[in-house]
Parts: sequence; structure tokens; C-alpha cells
Amino acid sequence: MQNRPGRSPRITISDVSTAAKVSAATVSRVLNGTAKVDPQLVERVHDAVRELGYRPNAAAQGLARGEWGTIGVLVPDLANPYFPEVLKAVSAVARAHGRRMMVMESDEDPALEYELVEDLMRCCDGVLLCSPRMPRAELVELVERKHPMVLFNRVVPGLTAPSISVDFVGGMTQVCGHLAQLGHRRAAYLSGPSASWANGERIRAFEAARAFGLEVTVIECGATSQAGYDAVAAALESSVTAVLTYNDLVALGALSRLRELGVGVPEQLSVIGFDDISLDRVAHSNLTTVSVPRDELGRRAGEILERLLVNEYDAEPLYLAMTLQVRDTSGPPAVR
Amino acid sequence: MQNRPGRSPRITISDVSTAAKVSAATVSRVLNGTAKVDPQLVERVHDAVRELGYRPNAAAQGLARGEWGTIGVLVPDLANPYFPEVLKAVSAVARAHGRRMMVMESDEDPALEYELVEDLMRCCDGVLLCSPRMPRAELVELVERKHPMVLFNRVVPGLTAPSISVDFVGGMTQVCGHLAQLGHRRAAYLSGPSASWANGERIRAFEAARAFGLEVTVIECGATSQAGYDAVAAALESSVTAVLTYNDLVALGALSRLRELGVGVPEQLSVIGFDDISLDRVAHSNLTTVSVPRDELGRRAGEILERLLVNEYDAEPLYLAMTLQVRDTSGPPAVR
DNA sequence: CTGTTAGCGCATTCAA
DNA sequence: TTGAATGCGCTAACAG
Repeated sequence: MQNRPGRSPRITISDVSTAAKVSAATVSRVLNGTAKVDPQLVERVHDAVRELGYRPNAAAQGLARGEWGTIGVLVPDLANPYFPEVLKAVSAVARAHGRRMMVMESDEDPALEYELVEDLMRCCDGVLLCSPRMPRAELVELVERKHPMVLFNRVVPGLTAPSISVDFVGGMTQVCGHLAQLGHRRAAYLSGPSASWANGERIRAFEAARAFGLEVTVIECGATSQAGYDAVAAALESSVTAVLTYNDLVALGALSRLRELGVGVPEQLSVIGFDDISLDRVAHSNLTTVSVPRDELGRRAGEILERLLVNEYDAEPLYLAMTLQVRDTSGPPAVR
Repeated sequence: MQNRPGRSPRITISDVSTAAKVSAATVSRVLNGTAKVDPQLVERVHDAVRELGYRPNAAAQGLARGEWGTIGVLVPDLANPYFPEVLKAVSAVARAHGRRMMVMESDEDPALEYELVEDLMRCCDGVLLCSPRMPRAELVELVERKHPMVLFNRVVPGLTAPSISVDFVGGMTQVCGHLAQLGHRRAAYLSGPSASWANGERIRAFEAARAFGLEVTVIECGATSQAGYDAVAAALESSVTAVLTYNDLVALGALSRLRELGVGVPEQLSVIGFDDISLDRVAHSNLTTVSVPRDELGRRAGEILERLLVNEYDAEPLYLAMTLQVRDTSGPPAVR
């Protein structure tokens, strides 16, 4: 940014203005289209800009305009195949509004998460926060900073920040309904991180399921395919005819283990995923699962944030519906 | 950033200085540890900061210091499982140097890529560029901006920017050696995008392989598992005993197809991946492959960039070695 | 050790 | 329409 040995000197707006023989104000006006400028001057400015290779300094612009031209997104884990598609959509919305998207990753670390959000608030017009585990109190603190922020993939009641999420309860309810209709009576759920809001939502669906005659036992597991692989043993012990999972990764892990054990899917055991990540295509597992409209999620989240940035507040939490994808890993229960 | 209806007024350093009854300079010194300050004042400042909830404005800091405190990373596709691990490492290095990492994605679009790099240069101290396809000429243009930048995952001879990459030639050579030692004579290579530098590097290894008695036929394929799935047919036609791939994704796709076709791996056909992405663990395929030291790649890349930022220029391109991972999908050729 | 002063580069008043 | 002046919030150089 400043001159340093070995680096070309910073060209500023005043370099351009001298070269074009106009005032800096005019250069600014030409570049931003803020006001009408004599075509002749416009051309002179453009020429100068091109020849000097001038690029406006974003910090100076930000300071002067009081806007960054940037939105920030914080996700817990970039390696989670759930996010890229969402991020792509957010980015597209941001670009459409002349903003760039900056993404940071908290590495599933709540402390770091807090710090990074603060950081993002210092250098973005608004932030999109995906924070499954941050304690409510901290979330409240953050929201009270009154910095434009939207919560994403989590709904915290009573928070004065818009939120958009997925109807996980509905999704899992569909899964249960599917199984019940196939005739299943007992299933096991390979649970995700217990502190995770999203996991709690999934579990909430099991109450209703009971009313329809499906009993679901919760088994501690985790969020990775390895966890799913390992949890198969416990699931088999419980004499169930179907296994529900926290996400597709877990399901894929379980599937691998079942294949090794020679347990037929879905003849002997139905396995159902959650999220419908495209990894599934890689593994060619044809997993029955429920899908999240990730693209829409990102798009809507971006739009809510943009609206917030022009002071239109979406008070109502938005829940997107999931869609059941019946494929090859679910079927009628084994006859015993 | 500026006052807007519904948002709390921006608290500035001067708010703090009045509250603490010191000068703004002192506040700055306390916050940045730039100079010794009377402990009493230090405390007053800290109190004021806490009570007001003051956060320094990053744009103003950037402008005043001539530094952003941010490094930018551009990757072609966040959905590529290759990157997250690299990004994590880069981020860690950046944090260790008091900088935050900002990542952008070009969506494999060369035009967008160029634009985004320019964007990053406007708001980052330095940029890490992973750009497999950008034409050399544009790369040169970008580099000539004299903005600190390091090329990553690609080496362009004669470019005055440091670069770090992986010894793809060496990696593929190891693969070929492994096969040759097993007794293979003819193999097929499922090629990645032909414009990709990394793909060219892999192919370069086949010349040496010929000297060792292994003939490799290149088959157009792509970079996705679907491409691998589809390319199996062509590979089988060519009467080879082994299939090499552009990356693990392709190999996983091929594996799925081979399983469907009932072709025994490795009894009838050996399949070897490239990159050793962890997805492989998800699919539990136990793929023989060569691994990229992704963590080291990110770390070294970050360090080179940091060094560049303090004007230490690494002229020599750095190549990291790959490691052969012999697992279950490679074996002696089928006896015919 | 501390306060005062002067920019950083730009957008935006206000006059002309 | 255009230019000159002002300020965004902060750090750094300079005095004291």
C-alpha cells in the first residue's frame, strides 16, 4: 500500500488528476459515475487511469464512503462439503450488489469463532454467521454490536438479528414418515455433535414419529464418516431395521462398514442420510436422504443480508424446506 | 461504518480518548503497544474501550499504516476437497503473523479470476494465487503490478513472482515405477483438463516411464468422479492392465463403474489415484495413490508470502515431493 | 512519557 | 459542470 523498496510506487487519485489535468474530484466522479462530466474530461481521465494502471485504494474508499464493499461469511469448517455450494450462491448475490465476499473459517472452535466475527465486523459491511455451537449469550453480545449480521443454519429465538435456516425437523419427519410407511417400527439415529443446534432439531422430529409407530433410539456418534463407520456396531446391537443419520457423511461411513460386515442394504437394514451432499455421487452409493436447498439457502441468506444493509429488517426467521430423496438404501424392513 | 438509522453510532478513537481523558495518540499507543504508557493511563484507556465497546476501524488503520492486515487467497473451486486443508494451513500462518485470511473463489472462470485478483490486490497486503488455467500473458500483467503475490500449485517459468508447487512429475513417476515393478507394461491415463498445467506435468512423467517399459496411453477424461465413471469404457477397450488417473475423484468414479461391471480390482485391473484426498476415507475405497503434503503446501506458501511482505524474495520455485501410498487397488497385472 | 500536528487516499460537500 | 476545501478514523512524527 505504501511505497516500499522493490515495489512500484502507489499511484493515487491525484496522480491521475495531474496526468489528466483535472481535479481529483473529477476523477472520482468519472470513476464512480456520481455526476455528469464533460465527455472530453471523461476520456482524459480514462486514458490516464489506463496508462498509470490506477486502482482506487479500497481502504481510502471505505473510509470516505463509510462502506467496505465487502460482506463476510464465517463457517465452522471449509472442509465440510455442505458449504461450498452455499458460499457460491452468497458470493453471486454479493457480486450482483457490487460487493465481494470474504470467507473465514473458525475451525469449529467457539473461541476463535467469536474473535473472527469481531474481525469480520471490522472489515465488512455485514456478516453472515454460521455458528452451530456458539453459546447464546455470546451470540447476543455480538448481535448487540448492532452490526448488520444474519444468522445462518441456526435459529436463536429472541435474537434481534434475522436468521435463515433449514427445516431440519420437517426433513427428519419426512424421513421417519418414509420409514413408517415402509413398515419400519424401530430405528436407530446416529447422532451428531450433541451441542449442535441442528442435531437437536433432528431429534425433535422423533417425538412425532413415535405417534406414527416408529420408535427411534439415539446413539451417540458424531459428524464424520469415520464416526458413522464406528457407530454401526452399536446400531446393530439394538435390533433395529433402519438407521437414520446426522448427515450423509455418517451414512456413507456406516454403509462402508455394513458392506464389510456383509449386511445387505436395504434388504437387511435401511440406511438414510441427511443433507444430500454431492459426495454421495462420488461414492456412487445412491443413498436415500433428504436434501437441503443449498443454493437457495445461500441466495436467500445473501439477499437478507443485502436487505439488512439498506435497513430493511426481516424479523421472521426463514425456514427452508428439505426434500426427501428416496434412492437405493431404503426399503421394507427385513422379515424376521 | 457510518451512522445510519437503527444502528448504533460509530465509536471512534476520539470517543475513547475523551472518555479516558487522554489524547487519541495515547489510546492508539496503548492498543498497539507502540510505546510505553503510564500504567494509570493504560488502565483508563482499557476501561473506556471496554465500556464503549470500541473497535478500531480497520479501513482507517489500513489507510494510516499502509497495511491491510489481510492476505488474500484465490482458489478456482472451494468444492474441491484439495483446498480446505491448504487453506487451513495458510490461515494459521497468517494468524501467526497477525493477519487474517480472506478467500475468494473464481469458479474456474479465467475472466472472473483476473478480476478477483485485482480485487484482492486492492484490499490485501498480499495474495496467494491458485490459477491453473490463466493464460501466461495475464499472469505476467498481474505480476507486473508489483503487488506481493505468490503463485501456488503452478510454476510459470520466468515470472518474477515466487511460486510453490508440487512435484507432480515426480509423483506420477513414482506411480509408474510402482506399476512397472509390479510387472505392468501397458496402462491408461485418465487425463484431467487439457489446459491445466498440473495435468501437463503428470503427463510429462510418461516419457520416462516408457524407458522403464511402461507404455501409458492418454485418454481424455476430466477432473470429476463422473468423468472417471464415464471414461472406464474407453480404458477397458485399450487392453491395459492398469489405470492411472488425474486425481482421486476420477479414480473413485472409475472404481464405482468397475465394481458395477464386475471387474476385479486389483486382480483384473489396477487403479491408481492422485492427490490422496481424504474423501477416499469416506468412500473407504483404500485407493492406491500419491499424496500431496497439503498442510505443508499451505504452510510454506503462507510463509513465502509473509517473507515477500517483508521484502525477502524467494526466487527459486519450490517443489514439494509427493509420497506414494500403496493400498489395495494396485497389484500385479492379470495373467493373460 | 504525552499531547499536538499532519497526513494516509478518497468522496463529498460547497462555491464558482 | 468543475475545482477547492473538508473530513472519514487512525497512526506516526514531532515537540514538549
